[in-house]
Amino acid sequence: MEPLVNRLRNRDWRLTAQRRVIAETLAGDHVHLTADEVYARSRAVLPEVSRATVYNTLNELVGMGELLEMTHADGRKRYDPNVEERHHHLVCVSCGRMLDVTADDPHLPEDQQHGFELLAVEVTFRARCPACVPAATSAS
Amino acid sequence: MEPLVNRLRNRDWRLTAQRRVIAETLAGDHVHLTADEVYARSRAVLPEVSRATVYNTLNELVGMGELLEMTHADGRKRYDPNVEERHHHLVCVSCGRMLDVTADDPHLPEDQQHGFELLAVEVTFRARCPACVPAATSAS
DNA sequence: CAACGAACTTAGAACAATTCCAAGCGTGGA
DNA sequence: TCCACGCTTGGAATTGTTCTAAGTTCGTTG
Repeated sequence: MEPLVNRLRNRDWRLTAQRRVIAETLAGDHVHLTADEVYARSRAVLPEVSRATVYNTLNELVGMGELLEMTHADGRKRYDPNVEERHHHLVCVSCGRMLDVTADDPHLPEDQQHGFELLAVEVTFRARCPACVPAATSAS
Repeated sequence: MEPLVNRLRNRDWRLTAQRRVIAETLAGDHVHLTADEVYARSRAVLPEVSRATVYNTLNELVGMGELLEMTHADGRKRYDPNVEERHHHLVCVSCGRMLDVTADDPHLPEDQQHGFELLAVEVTFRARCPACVPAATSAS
């Protein structure tokens, strides 16, 4: 998939130094950073980036459809640059690690739609990752 | 389904006045209140309930498995007393109204499991509810 | 090439949801 | 009855996010 920052070059959108650095932290697969992680990584490259710009930029990218925003159980939002392939998420309940997976979308029967106009389906598989399985087994 | 407060009577758990009032706000189907809504409704019945007790009680009930906690896109947690029937959620993207629905669980193919030990599947259907469809249509 | 305005960025204040804390209260078992 | 423990309280603290007012940068126009 085309990295986020490349997709942005083809947009009518001012790609300032700050925005470019922020977009570059969101490259690759299985990337689901929190705003604060994006901030930390951006500062490592360009120390004068401000937290407000990180939030502004992330929110704009979500609005432009270039990032997916999801809300984790811990209350922090995470950002996923993989907007091109339909996918769902596999999340470790212990450490929070999150992977993109593909699976069939579930179907909502007509008699369950309550007159709603369906727009999207989100699926989260809750699981324990290989690193966390041993700890959980010995604890119980 | 047995109301939450009844289920709690059969538990080895001190059912104080505050806890009972809090549990009683979480009765019925399609109930997905935020902590603050629980607090407001509890105070209407028992004005000296404190916010801390609401949070403590909700967290304990989640730990006991008597409530499901979910995190909404707005960052607030919501609490669902329907822990007996497996169900998924149908959420209005405009007004946030949320209904319980039943649908088949999607299946995660073996080659997508990445060695994780699956525990649960959560499905959220994003949609527009009948009340919000007209507004969205005229706005676009 | 200078001046201007719009858009962008900044630091810090403000805000909202939630958790923490120290102190007081109530209740069941000795 | 008394004590200890668990529950509750109000307020302070924490955390994630948004707002604000002022400063900076960039593209455009003259």
